[in-house]
Amino acid sequence: MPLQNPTRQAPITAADKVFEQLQHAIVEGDIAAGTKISEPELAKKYEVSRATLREAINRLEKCHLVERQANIGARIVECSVEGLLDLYITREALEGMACRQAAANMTDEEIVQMQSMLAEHAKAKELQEGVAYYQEEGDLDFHYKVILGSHNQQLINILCGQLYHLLRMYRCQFGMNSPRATRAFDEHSRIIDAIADRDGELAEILMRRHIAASRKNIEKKIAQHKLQQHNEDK
Amino acid sequence: MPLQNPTRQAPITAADKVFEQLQHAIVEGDIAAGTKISEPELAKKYEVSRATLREAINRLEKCHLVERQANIGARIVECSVEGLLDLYITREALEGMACRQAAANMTDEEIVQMQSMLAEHAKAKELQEGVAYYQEEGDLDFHYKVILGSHNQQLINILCGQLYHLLRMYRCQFGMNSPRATRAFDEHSRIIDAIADRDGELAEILMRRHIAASRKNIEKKIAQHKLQQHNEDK
DNA sequence: TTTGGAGTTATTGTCGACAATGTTCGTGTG
DNA sequence: CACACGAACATTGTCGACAATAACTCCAAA
Repeated sequence: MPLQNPTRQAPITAADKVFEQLQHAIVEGDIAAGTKISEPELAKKYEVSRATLREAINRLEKCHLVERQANIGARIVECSVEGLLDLYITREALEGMACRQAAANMTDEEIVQMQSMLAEHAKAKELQEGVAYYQEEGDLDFHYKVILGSHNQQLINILCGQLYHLLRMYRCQFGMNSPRATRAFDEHSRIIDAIADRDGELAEILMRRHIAASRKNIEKKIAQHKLQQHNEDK
Repeated sequence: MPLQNPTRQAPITAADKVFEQLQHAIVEGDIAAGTKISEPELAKKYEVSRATLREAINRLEKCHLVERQANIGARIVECSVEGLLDLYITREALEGMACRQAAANMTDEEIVQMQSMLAEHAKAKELQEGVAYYQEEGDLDFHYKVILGSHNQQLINILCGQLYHLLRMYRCQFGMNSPRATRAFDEHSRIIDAIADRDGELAEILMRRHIAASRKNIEKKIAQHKLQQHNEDK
């Protein structure tokens, strides 16, 4: 079962439901990146009026999954390497600060809960299939908890409400199942320690290094990929 | 004349125009914070249909100036002290990173342009009325330039597209004309020096301290205000 | 007096149709 | 043959009306 965004609210209106379906389809790549959205076509497909569909598109725009131009229409965002790196840099700044705030603002209960969550993940990791699991759910789960722990509504809105959908999209489209699972787990562990110690400065530094390490890992892969392509061309 | 958001695009549709008018009215406080938006009423006032008005409301929601609840409606956001501090903390993280990126990515031309801008401000500051000027336009002008200089679309979108409208709203509503003008000017000056030196690490630190100083100044004022109220009550 | 519920009113959500703008295709002219 | 212009088509923007939901009022019963 897929991990739900903790800030997500139950779908109430028809527009809510169409939004969720479209969001899923875009993130998973069922609708190709860069595709132009045809309002009449999609309205027919989901059996709603254009007004309802447009409402759904507006929400997609809010989480940066589509871009609209006046009198022209909406397109699914393109997944570029630059876009991915921009995203990671932004995350580094925001989650670093969220982590610092979490160290200051999380309740003791929240910290205990997060520690037990990590212990669960550790157990799951022992199992062979657990490694794969940790990459997907466990990682998001951890980051969500830290962000919510900041108790800063701005940070929560931007990270959980907007950027994380985009991040999931990139992860799907670029097939990112990095071999950083074990190392990432250790890093998570140390971050929690820093939060438990109420050491905001260290917590921020560790979170930034954690995300920066992911980014550099991606950059390395891209470089290798390009090199490989270059050799093939010869 | 008010400084325009550099990422703003010319209004094309009727919804664009209504959005800009509403945005201005909300930021300036012509529509009180916390007010519930009545779609029929505003549609009548701006002489557009409800569909057009709803489109405008959606954009206001994108820059966090209103909040919507399904089947209930939209309200202008409340300006709370916590909200203001959350905003400054988020800015500290984002603009700090933007500043680091600016040091790495700004072109030499952009840097020269920014330096000359500051020189202009310095001249204006000499004049008596210039001090007031620098608080409003000059400050925003500087921060915009740094953000754009990051060449990071995510940072630009979030800061210029979303947070800065909220910031202007808080500044208007709380009547923030702090006496930090001269000091802020010096801080800006040093930040530009760091960028010109291509010293990203220092640039980030200085920008964070610059914003943190504003935040602490606000916190101090709030504390004084509370103390004063407390004494009055006695 | 207060509380609970039924009926009324107002507001939001959704719909189909029309107007305005963009796009495409074909034709004519240089 | 290339280019420009114009007509036909498709898409988006806007509108007014209806359906669904929430808010309010008023009355009755505890």
